[in-house]
Amino acid sequence: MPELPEVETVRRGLQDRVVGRLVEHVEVGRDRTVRRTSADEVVRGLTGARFVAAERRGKYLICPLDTGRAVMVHLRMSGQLLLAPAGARRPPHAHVVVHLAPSAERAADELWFVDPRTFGEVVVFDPTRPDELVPELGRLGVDPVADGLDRATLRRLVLGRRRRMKALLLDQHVIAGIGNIYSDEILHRARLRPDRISSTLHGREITRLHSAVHEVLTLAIESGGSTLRDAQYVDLLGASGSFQDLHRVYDRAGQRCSSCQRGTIVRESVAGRTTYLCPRCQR
DNA sequence: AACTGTCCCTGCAAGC
DNA sequence: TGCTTGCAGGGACAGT
Repeated sequence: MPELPEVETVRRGLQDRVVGRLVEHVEVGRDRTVRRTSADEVVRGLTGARFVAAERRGKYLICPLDTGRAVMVHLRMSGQLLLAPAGARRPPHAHVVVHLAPSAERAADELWFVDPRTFGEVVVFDPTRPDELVPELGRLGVDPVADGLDRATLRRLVLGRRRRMKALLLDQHVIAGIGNIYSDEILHRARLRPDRISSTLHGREITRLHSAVHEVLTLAIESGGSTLRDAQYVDLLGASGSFQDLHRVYDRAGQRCSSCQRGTIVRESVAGRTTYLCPRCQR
């Protein structure tokens, strides 16, 4: 599932390959993907526009256009953005196809929004009035990578609430970008139980949590994200990530804990999500 | 305030 | 082996 590191990897691909390019025309094959407005709005909003930047807030991709509007893409569960040469054979579920004009450096390409489970969205909106179409952008919490997240801020966010740590990390209104995989990896590295109540953390535990957030997200971005068997996350050019090889708990039930070397990773449900942890070293 | 459950949708896997 | 059923998951939302 795309979380901050995967979305950031896609963003970097867009920055390298799509920013600066002109949209010739757009096809929308599935209305559900553009449900927040309409196929017409997305086609009209993108056609003839040039991408001027590729930004990210939490799991949201935002690309400002030279028309003054911007396109927001959320991959949700199974969304992918893929760049392919014009005319390439499309995979199933390519719900939006953006045709990019050839430029001095590049031949004509197509940008595909592929999404089997159709939870993902594409919206063209006015970035000076985000509340009109994408009000959730204004409610996002701090992005640990784009904004930075220092220890004092994290301490305030954690101690100011009485919530299970897993629920807190997953709450996009508190910290933006962490999902089910990275919350488990972060809590394991921080040696904190997912059901630990946030307001009970001690100073040293806050320090460990702070380090773990940055270590996990930084390493995951450097690894190009996590590609799992089912979700098949790949970057803009179709390359898999490799952070799954560095997962210490996620999808490793029954395995020996690589940190303490003594516990066994278990799978349970916390905050309504499948959760992996080492009951021995997470306290 | 924080929790649980529901919905959306599809592909995969477990179970018969 | 072949079918059916259930589950997973991000995020909004309703209800407790």
